[in-house]
Amino acid sequence: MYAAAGVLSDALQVFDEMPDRNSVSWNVLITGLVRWGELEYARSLFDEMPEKNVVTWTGMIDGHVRIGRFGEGLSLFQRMVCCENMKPSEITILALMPAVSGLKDMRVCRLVHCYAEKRGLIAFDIRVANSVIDTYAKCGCIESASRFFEDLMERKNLVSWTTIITGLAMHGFGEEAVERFDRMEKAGWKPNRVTFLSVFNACSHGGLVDQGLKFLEKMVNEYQILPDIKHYGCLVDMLARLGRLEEAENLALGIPTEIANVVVWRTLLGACSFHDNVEMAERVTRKIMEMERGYGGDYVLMHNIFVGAGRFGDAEKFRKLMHQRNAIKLPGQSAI
DNA sequence: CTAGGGTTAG
Repeated sequence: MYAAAGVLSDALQVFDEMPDRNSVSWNVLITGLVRWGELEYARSLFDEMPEKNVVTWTGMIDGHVRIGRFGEGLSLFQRMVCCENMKPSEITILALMPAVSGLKDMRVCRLVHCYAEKRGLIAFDIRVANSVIDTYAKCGCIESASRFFEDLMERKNLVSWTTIITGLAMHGFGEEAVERFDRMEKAGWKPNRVTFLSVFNACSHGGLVDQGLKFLEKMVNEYQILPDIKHYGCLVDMLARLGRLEEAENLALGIPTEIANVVVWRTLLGACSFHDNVEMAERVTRKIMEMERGYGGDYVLMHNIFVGAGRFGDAEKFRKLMHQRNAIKLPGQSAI
């Protein structure tokens, strides 16, 4: 179908000339429009559509949620359930949950959770259960996330374990996250690269540096997973934020050039600033400038580091360099 | 592929 291929005008023309349009043709067109960012157009077709079904409503919710219009996504869900007497599917819940996370509203989270429970969708699809764990955590209630997670008992899968570890990491509960990881392995699950990223993040936020390094070894040696850039980023951050700057720098230097990015070095620069290591900051900034010269924040940071060290001449050099290169200043950054 | 999305650094 043209809508899937993204040929919008062709899709619309075919649709106009169709003698036997059914709900599927409407939905194909509407979801195609949503996918291509034509939400307003999709909405007008949606309003025009005679017999909307669950897929139609789900597609509209998804379209709004994807572009961050969380409140509208939620009201569509309310309208669907309360006014139209539709029965949302597991996919509807999955589409809605990022909106609940975005709104960070525990009451809404609990409401949607109860609704999904009552409709049997949590028992029916583990993905719904996993999105409930994630949403409780993102709404700020790690206790509810954890309780719900434990109540899943034997239904937990690798994504459930990974999701709760991610949530615990977000909330700074490093030890608890590590404990889940151990229990997960004992239960016979093989962690994947996402699980390791979550546990690295937990170690980073929880200050568990040596645990984190052990997990790195485990990932590479026991599970034969090569670290990707996100793993490196987490681990560099973990070492750097506790002031183990040399180890962080060495790890960053060991990143294969094909996957290296400026973000890792920027993290390290932030830590150099925090821990007042001017020499390393200069080296790191040189690295950053090899990769990207147009980001104003780097110049501002290096300027401030030099000022903090009393090297006003060098600070001034960076201020000038930033203006020369027309590097972009971001809102909230002091103009130097 | 054919109307659909569970977890992913700073």
